[in-house]
Amino acid sequence: MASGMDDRTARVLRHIVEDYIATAEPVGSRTISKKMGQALSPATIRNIMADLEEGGYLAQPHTSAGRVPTGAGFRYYIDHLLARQTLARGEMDQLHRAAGEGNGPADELVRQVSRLLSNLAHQASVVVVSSPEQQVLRSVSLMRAGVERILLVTVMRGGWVQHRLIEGERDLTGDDLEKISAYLNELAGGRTLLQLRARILAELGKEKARYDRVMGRALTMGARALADAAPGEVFIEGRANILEQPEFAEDVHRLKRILRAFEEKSVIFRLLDRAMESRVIQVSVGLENTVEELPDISVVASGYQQGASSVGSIGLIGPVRMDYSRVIPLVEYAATLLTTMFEDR
Amino acid sequence: MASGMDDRTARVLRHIVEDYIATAEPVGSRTISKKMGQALSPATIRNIMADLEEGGYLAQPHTSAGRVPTGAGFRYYIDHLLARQTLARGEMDQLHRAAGEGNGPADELVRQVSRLLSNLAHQASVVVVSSPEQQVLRSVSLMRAGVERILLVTVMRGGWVQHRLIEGERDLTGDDLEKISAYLNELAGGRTLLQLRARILAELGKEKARYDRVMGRALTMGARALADAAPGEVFIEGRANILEQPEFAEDVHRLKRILRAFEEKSVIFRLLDRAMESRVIQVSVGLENTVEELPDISVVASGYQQGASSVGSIGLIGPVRMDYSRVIPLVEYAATLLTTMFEDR
DNA sequence: ATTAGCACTCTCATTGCCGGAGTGCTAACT
DNA sequence: AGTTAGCACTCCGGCAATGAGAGTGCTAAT
Repeated sequence: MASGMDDRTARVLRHIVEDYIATAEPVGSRTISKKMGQALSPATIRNIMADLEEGGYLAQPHTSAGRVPTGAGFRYYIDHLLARQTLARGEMDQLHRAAGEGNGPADELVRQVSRLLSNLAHQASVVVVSSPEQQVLRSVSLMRAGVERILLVTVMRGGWVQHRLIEGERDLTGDDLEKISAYLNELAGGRTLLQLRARILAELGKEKARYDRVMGRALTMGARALADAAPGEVFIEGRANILEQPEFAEDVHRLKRILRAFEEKSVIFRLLDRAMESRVIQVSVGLENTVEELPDISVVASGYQQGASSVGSIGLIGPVRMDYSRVIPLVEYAATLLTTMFEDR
Repeated sequence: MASGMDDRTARVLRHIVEDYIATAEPVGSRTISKKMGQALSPATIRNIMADLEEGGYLAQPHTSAGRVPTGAGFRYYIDHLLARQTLARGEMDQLHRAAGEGNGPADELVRQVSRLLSNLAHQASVVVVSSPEQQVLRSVSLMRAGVERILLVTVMRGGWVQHRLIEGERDLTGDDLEKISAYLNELAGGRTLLQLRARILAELGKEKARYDRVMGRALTMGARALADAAPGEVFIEGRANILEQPEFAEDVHRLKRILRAFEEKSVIFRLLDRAMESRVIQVSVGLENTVEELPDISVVASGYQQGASSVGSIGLIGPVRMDYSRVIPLVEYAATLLTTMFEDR
């Protein structure tokens, strides 16, 4: 049945979904009949609706309310019926400008784009940056950060900056630091974080490390600082937009669940990680996402790349009843924008 | 009248405020009479209540509801009647542990403490970090961040790290960068950001800068990177807690206003800047805060110091009906904790 | 196969009607 | 003179009854 939905039935489904997206109300047979130019009478529509309900695409909140698309209904709509809108020139320009303003380090860029995306879509926007473990280092530097503290700063290709503190190193002079930095830089060049760590451990095993003070020191400090994997990052913008959606605004419980989820990095990661691996846009409707606590939200997200490797994903989080025809192109555009921005970094 | 409130009246006010804090419901004369051990009959309490209402400390939502404290009522309570609770040993320990876990750069520390504070208080917690302009530099470093990009990293006393990108510098070798870094470090040592900027401009004027390539380059780059003032930062944790408060959970509009406010750094700054200058805890009740969009919230905040100078403030944002007797000591403790943590950084 | 017609169902807003909580006032009491 | 019992009064919130409206499913006619 799923693939074999006849044309007319599909058109009815499409109208129902679109009307529901626009109004957030159950939609009745009369409305659809009118919308389709009276070609079919309400009674006919009702028959079709009954079929669709049987097929699992529609549901009735109660007898004698209109119909509401189910998760499967939305799914079918997205996969087969969706007519993407093209972005307005102005919206693209705005996104470009936002990307241009994010001229600080990478996180600024990402935050600006995310913020604008959330404004344009009227949804909460999320960007995740995967753990930089697999990313290629551009340079590292050690800096004095306190009497007993050294800061290790790492810059990745693409412009991501990280710092980690190393505690309890008091006897190093500025000169030492420079030398150690230089040596580490040499080791790091062109390697990923993961590779660098391995390399450091390898070097530590070698004879030479035991005799050369600077080198030995560099290696042990490097090993300590990089001991545990760098976590990824999450940026959320436009949280307030979820209150714009009646389905959330009216239900404090849902709202609470979502806001709590926003406070847990790991949840957001789980929500978006499917999109990360893929280059094409991913839409999870309701139960399709892997986070049980949030069975009633949709995620529209797409990975963005840095050269050949995926570094993260950008997306929107909102109610199942989202305007996908508009939101999908938006997210897609934002993702490719990020990809191109990172290209020449 | 304000200062001349007689003892008995004050006690009644105190009970009303406390009961209201606990229940979020208007409180009636019977309740108070019982609470005070029947020493006074409801009728007497009613008389006193009428006086308090006349004095502006109480209000009635409607005839024949109980009374609700006004802003002035809360103010009086906070200033004269409040009996601070002492923190539980366990809570202090938790805060210390949170501070200990924040062993990365300063922002991690602050985030952890803020997060726990919000949990303990069941309110949203906010930390602002003032612009680092007045803070003393510990070290600076230039790092390659792209073909045409250099990253200037600055570490402040206290462990705050900042970066700024300098665009379009392609011809510098790693060696050059090191030299320039070293020179800038020399200039920066012990100065505030503000002073450093002035110093750079002064040096730029001197003869020597024109001849020494490294020096000249260092100065122009420094000047460019530091051209505009570094912004402060805002960390917000526990947003979901505001939904725990019935006064917000029930009113979507208020909720929206608050969430929107949370998305604007500048608003949060205005909300907390009074606390920043002062070493003692500040409480603004309702209209007392300077942000017109948020007339119905309270802010309990305290500055924290770094040596002699204030570097920011930490506080809670919630409904006017907050449990001040508990929340004030909590914020105070968190602030001094931050202050001591920053002492040895 | 489609549709007009109709009976039926369910929701939602409106109305009217208590009961309860709480007040303000007055008159009696200490 | 301050306190209190008593009482009439007000207002809210919940509940049931009602009716309009929207929408359905079924049947019979086209």
